[in-house]
Amino acid sequence: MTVDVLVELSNRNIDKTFTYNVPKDLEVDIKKGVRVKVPFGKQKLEGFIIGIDNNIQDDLKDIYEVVDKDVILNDELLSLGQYIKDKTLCTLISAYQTMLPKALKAQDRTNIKKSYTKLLELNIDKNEISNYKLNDKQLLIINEIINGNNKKEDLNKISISSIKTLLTKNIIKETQIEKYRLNNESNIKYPKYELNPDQVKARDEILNTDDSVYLFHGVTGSGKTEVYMDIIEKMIKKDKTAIVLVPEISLTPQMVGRLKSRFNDTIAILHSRLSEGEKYDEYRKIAKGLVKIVIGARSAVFAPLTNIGVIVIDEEHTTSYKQESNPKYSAIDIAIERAKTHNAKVILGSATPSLESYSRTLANIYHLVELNKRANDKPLPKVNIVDMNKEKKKGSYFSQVLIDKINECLNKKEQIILLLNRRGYASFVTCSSCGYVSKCPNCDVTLTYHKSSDMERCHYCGYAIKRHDICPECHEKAIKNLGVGTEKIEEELNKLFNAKIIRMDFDTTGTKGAHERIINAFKNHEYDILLGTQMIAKGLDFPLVTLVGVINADTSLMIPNFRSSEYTFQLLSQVAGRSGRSDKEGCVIIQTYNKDHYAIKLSETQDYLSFFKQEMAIRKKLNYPPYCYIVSVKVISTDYETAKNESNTIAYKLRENLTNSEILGPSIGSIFKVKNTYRFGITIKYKKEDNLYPYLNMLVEHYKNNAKIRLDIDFNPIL
DNA sequence: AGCACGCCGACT
DNA sequence: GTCGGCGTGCTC
Repeated sequence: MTVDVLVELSNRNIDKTFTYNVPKDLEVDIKKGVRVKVPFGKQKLEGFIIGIDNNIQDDLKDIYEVVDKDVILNDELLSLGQYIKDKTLCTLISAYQTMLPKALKAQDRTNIKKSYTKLLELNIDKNEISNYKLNDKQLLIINEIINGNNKKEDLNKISISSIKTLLTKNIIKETQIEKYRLNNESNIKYPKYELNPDQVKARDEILNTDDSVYLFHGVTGSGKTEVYMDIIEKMIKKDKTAIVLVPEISLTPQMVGRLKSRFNDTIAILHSRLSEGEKYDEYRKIAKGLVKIVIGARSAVFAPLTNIGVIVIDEEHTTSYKQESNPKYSAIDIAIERAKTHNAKVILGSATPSLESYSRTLANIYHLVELNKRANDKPLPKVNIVDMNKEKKKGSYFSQVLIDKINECLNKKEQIILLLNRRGYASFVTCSSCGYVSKCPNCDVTLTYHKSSDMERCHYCGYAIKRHDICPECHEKAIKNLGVGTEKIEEELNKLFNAKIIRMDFDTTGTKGAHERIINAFKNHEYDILLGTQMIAKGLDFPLVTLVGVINADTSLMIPNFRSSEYTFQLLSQVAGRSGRSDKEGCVIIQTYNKDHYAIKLSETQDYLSFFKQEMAIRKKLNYPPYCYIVSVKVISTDYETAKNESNTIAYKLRENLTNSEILGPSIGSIFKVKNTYRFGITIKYKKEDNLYPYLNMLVEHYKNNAKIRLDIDFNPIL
C-alpha cells in the first residue's frame, strides 16, 4: 500500500503530494485525511494523507507512523481546501492548516495534548466489600465512588493515602476520561424572548423560502440576534446544526452566556482568546458531533459540523471576515461554498451592509429581509452633528454641546461612550523649527507619541524609541506633538470632568482578559465614561449608556481608500446604535470639520438607503466595486530597484494579457516601505476576465523560485 | 524549511 | 593550496 502525502512545508516547489510506502503493520490505520509522520530529505515532517493506492511500489520510503485515529480532514474539508487554493492562489497545505486549530495542524514540532479527568472505580463486586478490612476513610471513599462522586481530584481531599492503599490492594482502579478545558458554566440566566411581529415575519421569510443566501438588514437594536437564535432553534429541531460568526470583539462573556443559557451544552465556542488547548477541546467536541452550534470568529466557518442547516454571519460588513494574511480568504465566500454542499442557508446580518452585499440583493443574488424598527419600539437615538469650525473655543477637542451633554449625563448617573479612532497621545511628532517629522526607519509612516511610556511608536511594525527632546535634524529644542489620540483625550477628560474614565484601545487590551475586564467593569457601572477606538463601536450592549460622542468623525474619512466614506458611515451608525438601548432615550453627538460630507450628514438619520444610493453613484463614476472586482498584486523586495523594475514588467504583462481589465500602477501605496521591504502595488479592475486565474497562476509559477521578489495577490482586498 | 552541492574570493 | 561565502535545486 502507498499513500500520497501533503507535507507540512508551505512552499510553492513542494505544493504537491509525495508518495510513501506503508509498512504492513500500519495499514489498518490508513485513512484519507489523517496525519502521518514521514521522512523528507533529512528531516522528519508531518503531513496529511490525501490519496491511497493499494498497489505496491518499491523505491519509496516508508512512513514512520500514523498520528491520528480519527480523520482530521473529512471529504468536505479536503475539497474546501482545494477551493481555497483555487480562489486565493495559496499552497494547498496552507489552506488546510488555516482551517485547523494548532493542535491538529500538520506540524512535527508542537505538542498540544488532550487533558484528562482522572476517575476512580470500584475494582471488586459491591457485595464483596465486607470481606475486606477497611477503615472509616477507606469506606467513605468507596461510598462516594458508589454514589458516582468518583473524580480523583475531589476524593483526594478525603485522604490521598487511603486512595493509594485501596489502589495497591486492587480494590479500586484508576481510569480517565477526556476533559474539555473551556469553562462551560454560565451562571446568568436569560429569559426566553418572545419575538415581536416584525421579527416573526423576518424569521418566517427566511425559513419559508428556499433561497440560499439572505441579507438580513436590520437597524441597530432591532433584535437580529433573537431572530438568529429562533432560526437556529428551529434548525436543531430538524436535527441540523448551525454556525454563527461574529466579529472577534463581540465574543464577550455576556454574549456567550446569553447563547449558553439558551442552548446549554449543544454549543462550542471558538475565538482567539482561547488557549490552544481550549481550542483543541472545543474543536474535538464539534468533530465528535457532541455539539449542534458553533459560535466563533472568522475561522469558525471551518468548524467540522455535519448536516449544517444555517450559517449566520453577524455584522457582515465587518472587515475582519477577510483574513489579511495568507491564505487571504473571505469567511463569507467560504460560508456560501459550504452552504452549497450542505444545502444550508447563509444569513448575512447588518444594520449597514457592505455595498457589495446590498447591491447583490438588488440583483436578486441575495434575498433581502428587513427589520426597520427597534425591538423596544424606541426611536433611533437623536444624532446631533456639531460643526467644529464654528466652535468659539478654538483648539479644544470638545465642543460646548458635548461638554454640556456629558455633564448632564454624569448628573443623571448615566453612562457615556466616547469614540476617537486614533490611539496614542499625538499622531505626529514634529519640529516647529525645521519641520522635521519623526518617522519609522522600517516603515514609511510617522511615529505616534505615547505619553504613558514616553515613547514614539510605529503602529505598523511596533518599532519604538524614546521621545525626541532635541530635533535630530536642526538640533533645536522645538519638538511639538500634533494631532490627537485616545491617550491625550483621556488626559483632557480628567481635567474637564469629575468622572471615572476607562480607556479601551490596542494599548490597554494587550494582556489576556483585558478586554473582558474593561467591558465588564464598564457594564457594572464602575466607570462613567468609556473612551476608545473603533473597537468599542461594534455590537456591545450597555443599557445605561445614553450618550455617545464621536470626538472627530473625520479621521476615517481621511484614509486614502475608496471605501473611506462607507467605513465612516458604518462606524458612525454603529456607535450611534450603542446609545439608548434600554428604556432611556439615547443621544449622539458627532463632532466634525466636514459637516456637509454625505457620509456624516446621512449618519444623522442613519439613512442607509440614501447613503447606499449616493455612494453607489460615486462608485459607478469612478468604476469601483460593486461595479467591478478588484485584485491587488503587490511586488515585494528588499531591494528598491528590483521591486521597481519587476513591478513595471508585471504591470506591462498584465496589460498585454488581461485585455478586458483596467490595470492601475505600479504605484507606491500609502505604506510603501514596511519592515524594510519595498512594495509596489498593481491594481486589476475587471467585470469579467476569463484569463484572470490562468494568467495569475502563471505569474505565481514564474516567480516561485525568484528569491529576490515576492508576489502578494489579494482578491477583493480591503485595501 | 533544511541541507547538499557547487563555484568563486581571502586566508591558516 | 583550502575554508567558507550563499545561489540553486531537491526532498517520495
